[in-house]
Formats: sequence, C-alpha cells, structure tokens
Amino acid sequence: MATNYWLMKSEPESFSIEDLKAAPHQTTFWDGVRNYQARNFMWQEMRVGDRCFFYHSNAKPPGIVGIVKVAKQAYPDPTQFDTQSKYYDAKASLEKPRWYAVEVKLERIFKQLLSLDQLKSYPELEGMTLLKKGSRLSIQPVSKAHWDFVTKKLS
DNA sequence: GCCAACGTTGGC
DNA sequence: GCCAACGTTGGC
Repeated sequence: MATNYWLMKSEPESFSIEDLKAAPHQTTFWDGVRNYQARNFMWQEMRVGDRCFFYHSNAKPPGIVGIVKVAKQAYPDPTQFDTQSKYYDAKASLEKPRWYAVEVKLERIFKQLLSLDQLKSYPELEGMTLLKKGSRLSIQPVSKAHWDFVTKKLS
C-alpha cells in the first residue's frame, strides 16, 4: 500500500520534537486527541510506515520542525479511562472506547524549521489544509506534491 | 492576552 | 433537529 503523508500539531510547551528525541526509543503515543476528525484520521487511515510532519503550534514562530513515522497502528487512548487525567472522558468505556491514537517515532529534526510565514509564501503549497483560514485540525493529510515540495525545501 | 473561527453540548 | 451558549485552538 502506498505511504500516506500527514501533519501533526503539537504545542512545544506541552510536547516538543526535542521531547520526542529524548523519549524512550524516540517513540511516543499520540494521546489526548479529542477531535473526531483527527481521531478518524489516526484510527482509520494512518498505517505503520506513514510519515508525518511534526508541527509546532502556538510557538514562536510556529512551523514544521521535523518528520515522524507511524510506528504502531492506532489503539484506544488509555487516558480516556483515567479519572485522574485531564483527557478523561466519562462517556468512553472499555467496551466502547471513543478515542484512539497511534504511536510515532522520530525520523528527523530539521536544522531549521520551515515557519508558517514561509509556508504561506510558496504558491506551490496553495490549498494545504494547514494554510486554510480557520483550520484548526491537529491531524491532517498532506498531499504527496506538498510533502515533496516541503521536504525538498528542507533537504 | 486577545479574539476569530470552529467544534461540542444541551435545552427546547 | 435547531441553535445559543460555551469551550478550545492557535495565530497574532
């Protein structure tokens, strides 16, 4: 099956790409996603080996900072069952989990980030979900053309 | 810290 | 099933 491309947002203050670098096996479980569209992408479309841009949101400046790879297919997010967690969801049950997430592994950190301003400046990236007005989706698909363009800029 | 855009919840 | 109220995201 063809590899798909994605973009995943994280606020560096809660989890940065440096945190991922320092994590055991440079791998992390992408828990805490509580948006159905984002969940559906992880749960139903992401496959092991898919690659994702790691995007720092709410950062100075915001931008793409690296690439991660899907290391494990989606499974139920345990934080939804944990009453101590801020991600606890009373409407979720073990029999009927609501929230799923994948594991990702660090692939590379770019020497310099590609900032949101830069991304906006390229006509080649027109139509990219990230750049659409009002787009807040934290997990989003990236077209192969856009993926190739960005990785070429950063190579 | 502000606030626009968006998603979710719950009363009716 | 509508929609107002509320909460969240995320750039600025």
